[in-house]
Amino acid sequence: MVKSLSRNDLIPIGEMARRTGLSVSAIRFYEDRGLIEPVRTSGNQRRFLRSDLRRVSFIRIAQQLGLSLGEIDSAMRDLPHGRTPNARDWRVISASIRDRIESRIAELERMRDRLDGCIGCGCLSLKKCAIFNPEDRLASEGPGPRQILID
Amino acid sequence: MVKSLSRNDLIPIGEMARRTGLSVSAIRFYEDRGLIEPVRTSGNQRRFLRSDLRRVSFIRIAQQLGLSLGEIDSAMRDLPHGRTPNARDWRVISASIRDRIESRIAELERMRDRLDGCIGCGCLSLKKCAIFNPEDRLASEGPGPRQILID
DNA sequence: GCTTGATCTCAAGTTAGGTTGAGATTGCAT
DNA sequence: ATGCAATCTCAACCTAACTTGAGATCAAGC
Repeated sequence: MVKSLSRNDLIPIGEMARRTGLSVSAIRFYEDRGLIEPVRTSGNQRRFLRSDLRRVSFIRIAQQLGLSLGEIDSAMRDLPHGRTPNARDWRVISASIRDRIESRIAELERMRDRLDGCIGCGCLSLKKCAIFNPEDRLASEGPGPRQILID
Repeated sequence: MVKSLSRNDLIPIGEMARRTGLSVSAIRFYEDRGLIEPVRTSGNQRRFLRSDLRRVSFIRIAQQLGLSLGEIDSAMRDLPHGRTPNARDWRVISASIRDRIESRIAELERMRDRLDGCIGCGCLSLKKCAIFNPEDRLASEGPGPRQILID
């Protein structure tokens, strides 16, 4: 039995916005970036499938969890058939997201501990403080964003 | 006894870059932003004081710890005489930075826990999952960046 | 005095993730 | 059939934190 596509299953962009909490322009932007591919009416207006609601929610969540749109795109493209993530996919993806969160937490904790050490050490002598004395240890990676502190 | 300013204490921008690990253009950019104020030679070249090394290091560290240039600017301007932060100033500033780091860690931990709950809950039913079901709860704050997940 | 590397200014470009606006169409309800 | 809200495209703008490039000038060694 093939499900017929009821009119109600074709969602215009404004309703998508309302239902996902995103702005219309953001949704268009995601289409530009290849994250969603709505169909078009004869008059060229976007119409989204129900599954796009889930897809867009997924984007929103993954983003909130710290992934860039590019990373989200790859995550979704890695799925078989480029389908909308289902429960099993979600478990796989979220496990990897979890790892990222954990590392970020660990990184911040290291930073906090370093900072604590620095507060306590009567720092700023500029001779012994690792956090406050970058001379002669960096400036060797060329231009662009750099890593700054030494672990 | 007034210390005389030896020639060696006037540092050209290239050497600043070498010694702080920043790029020349970044240092110029910080001057634009009012974070440092080098003196100029008769030929209009920048010359930095030794204390600027510390000042620039401070910028770098605070930035690494998550402050924006604007915040760093205010932090330094809050100091008496807009002087380069000394040990006591550093303790005050770093305590507030520490708070920021702590909140960020707490935020990530909440996120991780929420994610764990979602992985475990056999989610994606789209009926009961708070993380995956944004309908009818948001989209009421107008345009611009939004808060996404509900705590 | 000349050359060479360092520096100067100023404008424009970059990335991410969008927003805003203009001007033209579409689509649904009456 | 018409009116009005929703939608369309495309270009320009936005913030942060810089980088890059062009064309000019400076400083220092020989």
